[in-house]
Amino acid sequence: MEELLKDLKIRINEDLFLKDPESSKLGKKILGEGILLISEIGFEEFTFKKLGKRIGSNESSVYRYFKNKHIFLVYIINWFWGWKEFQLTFATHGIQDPLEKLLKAIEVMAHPVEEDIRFAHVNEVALNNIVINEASKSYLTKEVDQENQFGYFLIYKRLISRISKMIDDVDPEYAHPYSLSSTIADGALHLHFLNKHFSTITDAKGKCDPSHFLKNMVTNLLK
Amino acid sequence: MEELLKDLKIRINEDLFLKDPESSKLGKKILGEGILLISEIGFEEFTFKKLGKRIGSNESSVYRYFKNKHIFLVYIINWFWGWKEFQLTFATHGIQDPLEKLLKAIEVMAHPVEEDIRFAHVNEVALNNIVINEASKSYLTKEVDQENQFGYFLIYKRLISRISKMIDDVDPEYAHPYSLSSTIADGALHLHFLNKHFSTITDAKGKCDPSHFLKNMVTNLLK
DNA sequence: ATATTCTAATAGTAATACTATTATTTTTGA
DNA sequence: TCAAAAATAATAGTATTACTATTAGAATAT
Repeated sequence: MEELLKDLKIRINEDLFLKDPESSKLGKKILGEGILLISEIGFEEFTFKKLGKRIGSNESSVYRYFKNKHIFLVYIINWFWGWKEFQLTFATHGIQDPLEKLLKAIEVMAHPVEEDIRFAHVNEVALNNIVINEASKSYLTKEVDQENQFGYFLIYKRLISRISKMIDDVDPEYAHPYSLSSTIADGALHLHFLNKHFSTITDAKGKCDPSHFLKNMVTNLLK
Repeated sequence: MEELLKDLKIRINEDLFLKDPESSKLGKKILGEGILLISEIGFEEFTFKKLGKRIGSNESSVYRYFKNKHIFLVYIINWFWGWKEFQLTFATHGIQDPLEKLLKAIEVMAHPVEEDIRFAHVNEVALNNIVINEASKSYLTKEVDQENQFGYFLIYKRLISRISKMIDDVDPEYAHPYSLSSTIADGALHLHFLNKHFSTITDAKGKCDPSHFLKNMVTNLLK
């Protein structure tokens, strides 16, 4: 089983790169170090020049993999959601009871992320911090509709649909499965942020576990 | 009564401006046209140069009111939450039943915004669109903690606390009043965004009313 | 061994996000 | 009413960003 999982690759929309970063050493370095750099200095301060320097190469090399830094952000966030989808499928596979399955899915979505050794070149904890702090910048743009048509947000939307389907399996009468599903996904991220920065308006001062709140929510909302 | 409401002013943290924009004609124009310009072209494309040109003045005049465009964004979002807080207080004042009060609060938070003639220089509909599309950029920065200490997000946090208090008044046993409160506020914004741009993952295809979903949520969650 | 692809280095550009200075207009209050 | 003070406008300048273009050298594949 473990053998089967070696060398896994998250499949990303090919329009998001000029050259597949998973196809070369330099590309993997760009991914891995790019993620670390953004998580350290934030997306606004991040430039390809700084990334080039960090990987002992230069700006133009990075430009040959990604069109610009916005696309790079969209790419790594797609990677993250693809990885989450994989985890979710894996963790819930084989669970028969629909509610139990949904609750497990919520845990996958809301629990603090741990490193995944199966993807050596990506630091998932750093990437998770990027998703918490920068993900909304990837779609809160004037170009959303066009980029949405290009399929830039497909993996994310597929994940929301999957959870929505699980909600439907628990209670087909429930009228807002999609809204609840995105409340779980985005609410979890937002609550992580609030816990870290605006702790005066959080319940669990100190350690953060939105999954309690969210699991309580669905069990009370669904029949 | 109506007389009393004339010439209302939303009080904003004085660290957010160099010169109070509500204190002069030019200042009000900067506010009003700045809001329209950001809602038209988006925050990334927005510059003080463009705003100066639009108000028939120039860049340097705008810089004398606001330190930079980020602070300008923080200012107008504070204005928005101050205005919402005012509406909320007004709309729920006098309602005795705690649940009824909370449901009214949710309506104020989640219903699509309409123009408020009491504040002639601000287009609240445009401002609401900015809050939906740009608000998270005001706090998703590397400087959040410092700016939070300066009180840049006080009005927002006070609003979340108010709703949290209302939740507590309905059901003092409920364990997550703050999480639920911010789920209402931020969830409403996010659902508006999804409805407009990612409608395949929404329930109410077409017209958007997150207040149904949210009101159903609290009535089922609270005893 | 050579063709092809990949990577590095350099240079250049338009725009951004400002700052500084000076000139002109408007407001005010004695 | 008139001078001083404050507010606004205009111009110029700067460091940085987010790229593009070109060229040359290194690695790899056939």
